Amino acid sequence: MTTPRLLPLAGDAPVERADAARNRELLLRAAADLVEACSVENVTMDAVAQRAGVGKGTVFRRFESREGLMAALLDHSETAWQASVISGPPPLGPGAPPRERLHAFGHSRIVTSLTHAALIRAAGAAGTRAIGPVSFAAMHVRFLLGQCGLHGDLGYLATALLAPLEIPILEQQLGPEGRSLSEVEAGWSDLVRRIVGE
Amino acid sequence: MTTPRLLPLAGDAPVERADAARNRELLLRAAADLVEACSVENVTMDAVAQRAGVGKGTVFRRFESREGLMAALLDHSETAWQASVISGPPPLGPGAPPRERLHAFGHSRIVTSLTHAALIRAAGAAGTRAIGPVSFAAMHVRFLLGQCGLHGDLGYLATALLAPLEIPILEQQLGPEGRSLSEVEAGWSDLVRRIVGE
DNA sequence: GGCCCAAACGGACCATGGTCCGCTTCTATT
DNA sequence: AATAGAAGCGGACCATGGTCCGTTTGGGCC
Repeated sequence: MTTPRLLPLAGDAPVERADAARNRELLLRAAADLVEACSVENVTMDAVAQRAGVGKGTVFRRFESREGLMAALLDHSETAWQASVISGPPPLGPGAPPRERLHAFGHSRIVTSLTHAALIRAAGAAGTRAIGPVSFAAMHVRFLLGQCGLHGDLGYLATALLAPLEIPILEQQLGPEGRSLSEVEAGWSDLVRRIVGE
Repeated sequence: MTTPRLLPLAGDAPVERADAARNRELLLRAAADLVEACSVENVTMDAVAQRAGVGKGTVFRRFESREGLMAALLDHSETAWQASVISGPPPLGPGAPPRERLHAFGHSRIVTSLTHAALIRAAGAAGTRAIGPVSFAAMHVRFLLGQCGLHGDLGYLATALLAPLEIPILEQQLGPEGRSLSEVEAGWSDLVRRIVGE
């Protein structure tokens, strides 16, 4: 028993038809299963469609592209992570002093990024999107920098702090450069200290 | 009249056969022409092969992949840029104080990256390669940071300074974030100032 | 010069991401 | 319940990156 909105507000996304919504779920489920079974890079769009029991065209209508599908998969864990940043226990969540939250943020970000590295890579540019011009992470770091009493172009500083946490750079450091995870974490914390002072 | 080396040194790359070398040049030339004519993203491997008058297999044997071919194209301009950093006029080249060189380096890097943005993107991971574990840019920044009298993990700091100059980040700043080129340059210089002091 | 074989070649072939369009199904409306 | 038309669907089709293998060629050696 659905309650269709009687006065659809102008500008909101057109309501998704029931079968479309069902297929979206079917596809996400199928994709998640396949990703778990084989690795991300071995999952083909045809396979996802077949497993979900829909046509290939449907996959692309719902998710635009392979990257879009992967980004949608990523969304689940990303949302959970955002929740723990916004309202989880300190020092990652609110309650700790901003400097401490910043360090916790970086370490947490490194770990979750590496955990989902393959998916993030597969999501490509579609993974870097957020509603509005800035990502959640940039917004949060910018906020924390403000709380630390910094002045200047905090938006740029936030981007600069986030940049070395991107997957390609983390992987270069952990791979060819031969750094350990704790060295990378220490390096980032050092960077933060040099920028926010103390 | 070639002078074949009589005692091939162990460990150096096997000498390239004459026809292979000729085809490499042909292919690079063809690829460069096509990139100039249509944009990078419209250049197909078949087209390059056809234009060079060789088979498709040859293209892949010489350059491994599309990314490899693009990386090879990039190599020319990249080498020229490296030369101007190593031995060009100051403040980019040697002769200016290290802080000044660092700022010049960043600005120059931003401009050349944006100039070749499409090619860099098309070169993908193959573009980030260098001989040995670190890139030329990282090595140079690390060197300048040392000259500025900094202590600590200079390798990490160099990476952190380079990261916000990567193409995806520059494009996000100039695109969705709506910053101007000079704002980005100013933001980076500010970052440098906060890190090296002064 | 002639021989030999490793290296290089070419283009048919394959896998996969992405598009297209005629057919089906949902749902708002009466 | 019947209707209409918009939204969704499926799978044949296309483009392109990448592989494979039978054939050709360069060049060191006698």
